[in-house]
Amino acid sequence: MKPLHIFNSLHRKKQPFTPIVEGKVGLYVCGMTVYDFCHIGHARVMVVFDVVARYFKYLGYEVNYVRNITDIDDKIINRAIEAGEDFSQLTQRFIAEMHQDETSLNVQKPDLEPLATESMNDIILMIETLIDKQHAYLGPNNDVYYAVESFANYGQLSGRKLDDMNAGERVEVDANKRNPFDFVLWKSAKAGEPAWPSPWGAGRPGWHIECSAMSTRCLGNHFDIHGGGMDLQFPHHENEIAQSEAATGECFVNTWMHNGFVRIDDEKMSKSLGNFFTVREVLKQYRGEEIRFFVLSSHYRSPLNYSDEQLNESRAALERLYTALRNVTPAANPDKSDYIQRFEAAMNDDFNTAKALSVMFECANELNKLKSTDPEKAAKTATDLLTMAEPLGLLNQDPETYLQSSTGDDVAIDNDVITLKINQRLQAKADKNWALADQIRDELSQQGVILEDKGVQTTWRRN
RNA sequence: GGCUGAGUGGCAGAGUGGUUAUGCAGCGGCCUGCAAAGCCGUAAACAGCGGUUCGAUUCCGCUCUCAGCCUCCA
Repeated sequence: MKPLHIFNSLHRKKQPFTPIVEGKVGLYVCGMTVYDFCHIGHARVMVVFDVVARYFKYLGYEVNYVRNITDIDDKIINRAIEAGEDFSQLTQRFIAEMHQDETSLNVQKPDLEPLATESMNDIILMIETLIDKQHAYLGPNNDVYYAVESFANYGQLSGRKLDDMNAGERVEVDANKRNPFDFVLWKSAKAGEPAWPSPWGAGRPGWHIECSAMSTRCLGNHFDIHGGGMDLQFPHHENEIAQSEAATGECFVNTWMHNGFVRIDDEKMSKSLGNFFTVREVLKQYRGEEIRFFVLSSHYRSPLNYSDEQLNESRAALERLYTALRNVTPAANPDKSDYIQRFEAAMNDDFNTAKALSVMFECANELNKLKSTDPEKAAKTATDLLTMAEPLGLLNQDPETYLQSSTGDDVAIDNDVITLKINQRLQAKADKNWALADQIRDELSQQGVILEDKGVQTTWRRN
């Protein structure tokens, strides 16, 4: 079978993955700026790279997954002023909210979650190095800037040349900079702003330097994979490369991975456009696992169109998989089945989760058949299905529990009431009072409860 | 202006130089008191125009359309 291939944004093609250290992988992902609730776009990053980390573990790698938290920047400061609270109270609150969303989405914790505010020493050291090496300078306004012209390879990741770009396309050119594309490494504080001491006076780090400093501290000068949303490719990741490679003189990252956007009505979901849904909002209507399935139903580099219809399809799809797993006790399967092999082939092809899921559906189809014809083989096939689901972070609940769980935070009919109604209906059925039996079933159906008769027994699920 | 990526059946979404994706929805059956779930069968697609080829949805070129980036952004 072909080994794992990953699309490397740096070279715009799929390449076989070769770890720097045999059997280990260092993965750094740009995380959230914590001044608000996570939206579905953030959820996509969380889920996609959670699957990347899980699949590496599945392949037997020792994974060191680092995802930073940006807990100081202009937006945080502004939001804290609006809310009339200390910026660190604000960020702590939204860090907790983010962790809650991750739990809802069955996203495993990264191994390390460094904070910008706890990385000041590393940041300042790196800026000093950059100044010493003439890659950075102190502007007339006392801000420290990175000099993009000092780095020969500037533009390699985003595939653009300094001359080709339109300076001031959206933002006015800053006269303190020598080149309009120079970017801030250290920003001096205005009165009342949160600030840390530095050789250039009290201030705070620019956005890009924190990731260079934190990734280097956690994973070394040169590591395997760096990921994030497509929109970070330029300037954020371009600038990280410039900073890190200029400071250390070493290659920074081997493989760059960028996930596509979530869209609404064919338009990028973003805070600035205001067309975003928070994870919290969607959880009012859908299960966390349904959101997760939705994210994985298309390839991570493709756009993902958000709509209720899509979420409803994810619901139906998960229902099918969990239904297949009902009434089977999985048993160890020592053989690597054809399904597992095709699943791995799909995942090895740049984490093709959409194709991997299609293999799971074929497996579920066979499982449904085997349940009545060959229980022993069914038990093994169930294990196959669960084996594939694990690196995707799916199907980790008991099937019956999942199918009967409420489909959102909204108030739903109580389990005890359902049981009561079912018993009433069983009596009606025994009396051959079909009209009453159907009426009860219809009533429950209107409240999202589906009944399924199996001989003298009735099972139920919510949808 | 520069640079990316994409256009697949009713919807979503993989993939491939010649043979079933998969899920949902549809149609016909089996099962069921009737349903639901499940199973079996079935139909339907590759933006347009050229080119390469015995053969292209798949490779190449052009056109059209859409999306993204060009210092807020996942």
